[in-house]
Amino acid sequence: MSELETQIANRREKRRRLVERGVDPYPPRCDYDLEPADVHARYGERDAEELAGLADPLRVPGRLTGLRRHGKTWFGDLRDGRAKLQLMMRRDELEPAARELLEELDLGDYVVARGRLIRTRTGELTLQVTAIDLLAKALRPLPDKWHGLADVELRYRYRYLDLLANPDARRIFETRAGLLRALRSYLDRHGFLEVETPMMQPLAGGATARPFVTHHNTLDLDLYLRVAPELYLKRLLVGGVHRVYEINRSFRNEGISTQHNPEFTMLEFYWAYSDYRKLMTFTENMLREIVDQLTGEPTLEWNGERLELGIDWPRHTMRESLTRFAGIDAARLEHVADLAAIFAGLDLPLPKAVDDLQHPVLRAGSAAAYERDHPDLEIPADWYGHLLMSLFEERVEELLVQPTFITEYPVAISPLAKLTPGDERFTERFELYMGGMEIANAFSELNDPDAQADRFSRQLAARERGDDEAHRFDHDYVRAMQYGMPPSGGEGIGVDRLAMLLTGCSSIRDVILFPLLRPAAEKDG
RNA sequence: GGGCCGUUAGCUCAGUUGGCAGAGCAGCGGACUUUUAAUCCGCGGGUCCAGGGUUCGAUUCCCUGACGGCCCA
Repeated sequence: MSELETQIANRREKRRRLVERGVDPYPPRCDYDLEPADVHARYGERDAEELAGLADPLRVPGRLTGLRRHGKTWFGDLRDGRAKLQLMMRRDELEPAARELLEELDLGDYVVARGRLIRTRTGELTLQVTAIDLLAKALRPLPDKWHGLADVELRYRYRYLDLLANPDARRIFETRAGLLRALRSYLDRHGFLEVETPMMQPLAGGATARPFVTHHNTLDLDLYLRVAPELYLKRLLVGGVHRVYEINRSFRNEGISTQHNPEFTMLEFYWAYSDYRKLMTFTENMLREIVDQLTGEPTLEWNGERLELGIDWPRHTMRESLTRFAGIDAARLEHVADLAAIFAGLDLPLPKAVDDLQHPVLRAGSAAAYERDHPDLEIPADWYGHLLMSLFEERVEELLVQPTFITEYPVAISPLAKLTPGDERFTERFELYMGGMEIANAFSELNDPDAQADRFSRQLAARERGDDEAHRFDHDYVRAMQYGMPPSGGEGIGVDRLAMLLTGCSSIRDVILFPLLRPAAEKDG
């Protein structure tokens, strides 16, 4: 028998003896007065004399996480995930049933102890126990009480063990909950209505991403898990819900990394009569206030750096950022031939959307040379945008540690955004970066149904050329536009990444309770 | 998908330049009436991730695979 099997067998044997004696190891009810954290909240400040003056004994439930047998006096620790309360059990003062139960208890068992509060010699608030009842027998040994659970895989796979062994784990998820509350509260106060829109969609739109596929049996209908709630939320704008938001899961069938989990939580909100400029100001105010509220100051510690949210967040166009942060000559950011030359010079792989590698523009070397040698040869319309975006992602994104807005996104990668007046290559869109991560993405929503249909058609064409991340054509969405959608700004915020920033976690898996993992091997721990 | 790293007792970790596998905590038995990582005495506990190869001998070296981490795509 292995060590683990022996320990489990010991616990089962204790359970058997208890049952034999008429003790239910999993009783249906628990009568109690206060949990450990509440005991500390209520009596933490009382001294020994005040405690002695308390009339009635207290019943406190919790998990037994420590047991120090010291002759006839045993000390135990009762935990509830928030706090620990010490138990003192003088065997002579225990009721007979409790004395018998004590012999069969193991670390990890849930019990409810009854007794009076005292201060020990060292001043610790302690329950001097006279009776104790079993609430739930634990059959497996718990992780080490001192070192906790360090194995990253075990922490993700068995999060309950992480939570009960590592106090910090719980703090992360409390902070995450605080973030969600703060976001909801802020939006509610600003007149936004929280809604829930379909997660199973006949057509996965609103973002360029591969979806998960599922199937409805009785309708015999293939459905997609949503990659974004966007198109449904904007239908609500048409319906007159002019300030609307949703905080919930989206699903993208893509790689897993420290910044990507296949299911992730996004806040999306839409605001009629607004636009991407107003949204920048709104976002800045909202996140500054929330961070201030959660951390006590408008700053974040990230990778040893201090993120300053208190000052105005800089705003750069994508091209400006390439010049400013990557040192690329602004004049070389206007033409596919120049961009292609930059890719070649930096030895960067071309984006997938650039699908004709024989095209002369990729080898021209410069815009001037191309115009001279191929004055009549057309360049695929969406290459410029894909190249610019790809270059930005490669050379700038990770450098944007302090909160920074990047504006003017290429139309090729922004099929749902309004064009920048005067320059049809770009859209009224921004992304917010913090800690080198994309945190938010927003734009002035395209509300011209014909223009939208045209954009969808162009995406469809890209799709047919093999770009499987191109947007699908959503006729029903265009139909909604045809009824008239108010000019609006809309935004998505990555809640998991915000939670990372707030907790200092460098992996998204640290802020998701049950991140996606491959199923465990048969081996059992 | 590629590169690098990891996987040893329930947990946290050593270790074996290829020769019977170790510690602390946890467990089991004992001592101890204010301890708190209690202490003290004693005892058990291992498919060294899996499979194959090399070898007299593999946990160690080689190959393949599983799972995980980090970086890259």
